[in-house]
Amino acid sequence: MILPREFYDRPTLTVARELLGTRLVRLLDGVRLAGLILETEAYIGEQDLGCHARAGRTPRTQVMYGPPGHAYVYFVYGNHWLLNVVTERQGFPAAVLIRAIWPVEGIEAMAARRGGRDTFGPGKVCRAMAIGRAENGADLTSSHAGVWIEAGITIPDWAVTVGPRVGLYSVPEPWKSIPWRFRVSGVEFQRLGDTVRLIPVS
DNA sequence: AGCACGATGCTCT
DNA sequence: GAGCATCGTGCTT
Repeated sequence: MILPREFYDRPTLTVARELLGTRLVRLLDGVRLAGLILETEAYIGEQDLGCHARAGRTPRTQVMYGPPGHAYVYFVYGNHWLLNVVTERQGFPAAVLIRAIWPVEGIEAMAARRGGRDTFGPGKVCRAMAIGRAENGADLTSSHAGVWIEAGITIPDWAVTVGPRVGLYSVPEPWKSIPWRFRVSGVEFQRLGDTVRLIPVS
């Protein structure tokens, strides 16, 4: 089931938490690539000095001001594309950064794209799934753009670690340390065909 | 295992 | 022209 727009039209922290365990899907040359989302970060509004929208509405940030459920994809450090999903009502700029996935489908195709490296890191997620400039603004609630998010497995609260967002080197407090990063931890996954089972790690 | 740093190009002032 | 929501390498412990 593709997550509907109502899923994203909620408080960003709720969306960031509930995106853990969902399935990010990419249809590329007829091949399905997919991975469970294992790490997210929330960026919420113009007041959040870690959020790109702190500078207001610009050509770059305008997607964040649009309707929820669309992709906000941008370029950093001269090398990397990063994927976010827009949240909350139209007109309020907020998004969730997808920082890590656990590959489930199209594993070989993704491994080839990323040179055999892992998919922990927002730049590597986009590299593995061939997400870039063309996907900025794409509607993630339909399959038309070849990128969407489906319901996945439920991650229990005991398997979620919350902490400060990464890489906000020069952002002032409290935004630098506010615990808006969500990670799946303390579990392993087992593939059963194209489905996945969660296993606690002792 | 952890830290430092350079690459690289887009975005906004 | 400065500043990045990063990554990989190469060095130190």
